[in-house]
Amino acid sequence: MKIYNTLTRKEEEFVPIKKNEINMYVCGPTVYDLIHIGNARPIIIFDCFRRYLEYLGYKVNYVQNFTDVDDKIINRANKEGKDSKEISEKYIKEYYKDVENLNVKKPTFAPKVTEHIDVIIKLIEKILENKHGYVVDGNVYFSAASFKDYGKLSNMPIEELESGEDVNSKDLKKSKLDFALWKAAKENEPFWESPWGRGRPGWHIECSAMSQHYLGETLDIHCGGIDLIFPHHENEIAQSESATNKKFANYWMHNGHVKIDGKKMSKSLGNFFTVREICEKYGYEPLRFLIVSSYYKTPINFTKDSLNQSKACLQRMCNFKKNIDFLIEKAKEGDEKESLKKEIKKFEEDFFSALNKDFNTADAVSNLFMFIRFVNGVLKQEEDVSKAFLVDVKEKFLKFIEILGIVTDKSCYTIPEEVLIINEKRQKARKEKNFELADKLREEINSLGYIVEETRNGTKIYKKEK
RNA sequence: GGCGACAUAGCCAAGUGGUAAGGCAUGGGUCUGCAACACCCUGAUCACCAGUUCAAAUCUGGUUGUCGCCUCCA
Repeated sequence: MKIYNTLTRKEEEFVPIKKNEINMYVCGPTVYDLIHIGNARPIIIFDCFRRYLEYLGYKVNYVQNFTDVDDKIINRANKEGKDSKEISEKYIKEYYKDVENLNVKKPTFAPKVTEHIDVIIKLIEKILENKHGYVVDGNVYFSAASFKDYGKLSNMPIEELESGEDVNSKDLKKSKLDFALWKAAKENEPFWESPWGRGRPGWHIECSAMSQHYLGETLDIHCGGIDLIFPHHENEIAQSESATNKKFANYWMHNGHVKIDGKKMSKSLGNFFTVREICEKYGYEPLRFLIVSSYYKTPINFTKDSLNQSKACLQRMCNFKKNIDFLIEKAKEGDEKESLKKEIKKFEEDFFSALNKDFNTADAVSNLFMFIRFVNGVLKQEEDVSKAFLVDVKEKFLKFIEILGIVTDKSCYTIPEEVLIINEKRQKARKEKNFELADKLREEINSLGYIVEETRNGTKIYKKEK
């Protein structure tokens, strides 16, 4: 499998540190509000990536943090006259609601900063011990100049950055590129005791500390949004490597942005849609589909139209799935034709080869459509398809959608007795060519939330999608 | 200003040297009591210019445009 590594700016063969186990870390949300659809992208695409790695047989240790102490949380808390813990806990709950609906698997660990202050302090002490930081009035800063590899991830020209004007001149740091590891407590802020006095951790240190705590000194893969490369990820490398003297992460994967009207969507610009508001209107599945059906590195331009397209695509997949399920029950036993078996196998190979090329889910999804079209064509042409063929198709299809996390199994339901009785009446009416009544009864079934269709193999009833 | 990304049909979106995948939408057809599903057919020379090559969307140089990072941000 090849992965594009931001660190080397090349596509590389992926080789995990341990043979059967992969440690990956994804930067999680700052919980001061509902997540927006830009936040949803890394959450969904790296969940997908994780599913694939697990499918390949790896044990994946997946860590995603919660930043639950931060200026924005504190501001919001003060504004609403609440405790910042109240705010963060509330939005962590809301986060889980969204993410579950988006069919995202729970991380192996989802650590909160406030529960790892001790780990963070220890790491800062180590950095100071190794002479990569300094203390000023209860603040601890990292000295960027002391770390010779500073800039290796982002490829930023360090001297130039250093000489530029400092926007935050009120800071007590010695150089513009230095950054806070520990911030001394101000009024109305949550604080913890530390060797440098009361305060709270800086933003970057949490990821270094918690990833190391749960996954060890060197990660296999570190993921996040492209905008985090500088300074966040650059700083993570600096902190971690100057504490351990070991490589922090072997592979770096960065997802592209979700744009709105061609502009970056972000909380700070205020041009964002929350996952909640979009998905309550369009459903959660189309959003996931939209994200999965683009290559993770390219920007997505988000429009209502693209969501509707996703919805239509999903509908096609749902129809396919239901149809296969329906046919399997009716099919006669029999062997699968060799030629068909071969074709199906080919689709499977193509699907996986797309994922192996830097996790190109867009290509994989296309393949899935080609697979569907092929199978539908076979079903159209051949009167009696063997059960073995259908089972083979179903097995492959389920594998594909499970990895991508799309077309979730809402179709596992029983049709209520009430609906079946109406349908019986309807079939009777049809036989008697009383189509007016038949149509009326169909309406009735419809209003109960079910759809009835006539196919050449009989009547099909299924639940209406939201 | 520095660093970087992108530019493919109405829309979404693959393709990094051999002559444009796939999806949505549109239009035409087949199937069907109707409807729905499905199937078949239907479209672009790849921002522009120059160059390298037998051969370029794909490499090189330039132009234009859009966007991102350099400040919190997925």
